[in-house]
Amino acid sequence: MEDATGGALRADARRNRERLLVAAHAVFSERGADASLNDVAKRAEVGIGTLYRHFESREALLAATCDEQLLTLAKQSRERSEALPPLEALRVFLAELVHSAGMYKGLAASLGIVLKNHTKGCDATTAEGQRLLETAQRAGEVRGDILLDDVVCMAMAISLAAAEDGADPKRVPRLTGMFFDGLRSRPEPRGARHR
Amino acid sequence: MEDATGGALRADARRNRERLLVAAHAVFSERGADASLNDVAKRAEVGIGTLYRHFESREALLAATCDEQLLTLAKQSRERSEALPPLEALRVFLAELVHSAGMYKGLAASLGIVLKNHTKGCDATTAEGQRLLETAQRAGEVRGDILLDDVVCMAMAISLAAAEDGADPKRVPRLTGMFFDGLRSRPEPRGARHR
DNA sequence: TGCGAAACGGAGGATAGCTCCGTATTTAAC
DNA sequence: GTTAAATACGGAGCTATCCTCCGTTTCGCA
Repeated sequence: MEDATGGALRADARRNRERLLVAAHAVFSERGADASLNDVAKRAEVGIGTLYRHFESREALLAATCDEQLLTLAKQSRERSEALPPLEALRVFLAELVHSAGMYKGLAASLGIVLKNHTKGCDATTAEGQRLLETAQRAGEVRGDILLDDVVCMAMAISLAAAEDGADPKRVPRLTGMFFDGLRSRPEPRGARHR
Repeated sequence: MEDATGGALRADARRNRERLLVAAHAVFSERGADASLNDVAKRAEVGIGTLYRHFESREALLAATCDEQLLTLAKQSRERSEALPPLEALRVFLAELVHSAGMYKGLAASLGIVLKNHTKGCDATTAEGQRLLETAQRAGEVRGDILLDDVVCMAMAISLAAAEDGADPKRVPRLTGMFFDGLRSRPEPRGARHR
């Protein structure tokens, strides 16, 4: 895991941490989530040792880099959801999660891991997702057997599928919509077999 | 791509190719699809150069290793589907595809690539999937806007999600069922009618 | 200003991927 | 059976990346 953001870091340490996060975002955006960490360090004009002191693994760096984005996602979702019906709120949340997972090519494969890091953004996002899901389930709009982890996995998976080279750009909305239909409580389609 | 299976290989070459495929299956099963290719060569008691001569990339080796399995999948599906309604045939096909993708840990992430290699098994599987999908669509059971690639992607994605450490073992059937519900033609949104 | 703690940098060991080419084996012609 | 060309083999070694370790530098407090 990475250093606590609010910790009592020395001024140079805090500056370097900031530079690393900026560089990581740039490099991951350009070259994907499996880019060389040496490149990240170079871009930040910092030694590789410094990178590893601040972020003990690629996952930790990824998690920290995504953290702010996730915080924003959670916050916006909370605000928006007040004015939306439960199902719709969940739908938008799912769409944004898919989008987030596609932020860096290859991120999706590690997003599950990322979301298990207990940084602020991750916790906020999972809490918000949980809330939306439960609300929609209590309203009878979504199947009761679904777990938040399922939703996260599928968001990640759809994003991953979309990242394939030469993929149809319509694929993401198509798959997202399809998955979403599957989430919904079915009006007891008789003869439809159970899963 | 790998050597043509039926080609006029020298006897020693054919023997080594066989050994490599056996070793690859063993190593990938034990250590996942990103296992060291050096290990595969060692297990086959063959030089690493020989491995690369026969299979120019990890994907080619994976594709060849999966090929037979895919051939079987396609053949069984074709036989089975004669006795099943279109939707059910497609459902079983999807389930088996998910299962195949989970054959080696981490394979799912490359299965899309694997299925684009034009080996016999891959071609057979995509042809069969296409046939099942079109049949179900013509019967009005499945949304018309779905492409086979979507189905393949989701199968791969579900398998990937399931491979996560500590995942709920019920997740695969749950997600598969959900996705499948999403595939189906909807009988006029919610509550309207049922079938 | 001086000193201890904190942080820095990057050399270099470890590991994996992949290429290259000298050597060995096979095959077919004679 | 001999021989020569074609084919295939093996693995050393080059490259690239990851990550650790430790001598050096910077910071900040007194």
